[in-house]
Amino acid sequence: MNKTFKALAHPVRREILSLLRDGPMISGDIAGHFDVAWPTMTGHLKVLKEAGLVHGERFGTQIRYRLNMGAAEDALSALAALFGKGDQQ
Amino acid sequence: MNKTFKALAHPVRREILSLLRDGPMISGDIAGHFDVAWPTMTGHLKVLKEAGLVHGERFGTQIRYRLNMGAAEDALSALAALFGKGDQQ
DNA sequence: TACCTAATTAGCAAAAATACTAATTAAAGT
DNA sequence: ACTTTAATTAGTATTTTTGCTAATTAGGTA
Repeated sequence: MNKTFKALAHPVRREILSLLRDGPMISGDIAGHFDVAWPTMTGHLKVLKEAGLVHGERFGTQIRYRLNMGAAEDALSALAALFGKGDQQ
Repeated sequence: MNKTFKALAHPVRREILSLLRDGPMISGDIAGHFDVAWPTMTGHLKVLKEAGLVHGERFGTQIRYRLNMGAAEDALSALAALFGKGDQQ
């Protein structure tokens, strides 16, 4: 779960997740939403991927990223547990 | 909200929150739960305080820290919003 | 094969986070 | 005033994160 919280610690990565909320996106389109170089975006996507928060699937020359809802729910309940919400002890 | 997620990115700081879940604690007692030097712990508490997640109140020579539930709830719903949970748009 | 677009990897420099020791402040008791 | 306990601030070194440019890989097409 440490990788997950580390991944959430950067504003660009959180905004990527927010973009993917509305459906899968091509890497290039994601990069187009931010004022950063493409390799920088690849790096952020890699962090999110290694945290399990997103999943990338290749379609021809491009790669489509989608939000991994399972991991998102896990992160949410981990945070809730931290504050004692949801289940006691 | 950036400070909040940054604050949550360190395992020791998350464990501090988890400790405070069960009630307020003195700084020294918190430090005693971890294998770190006291100034290091002061630093972690400062990060949590500046994110609004905890609040410290002095009682004589010691300082009692407590979880700020309001900020905790805010963090929780910010994360939920990121994933599209809770309210749409 | 050559070429083009999409995306990644490699390598590096700058910035931020982490954690330590030593010194200092704060409050209270003697 | 002096001492003691509790905690913080100052200063520094190490590690991690971030973000760039240049080079490379992957896949599709002429």
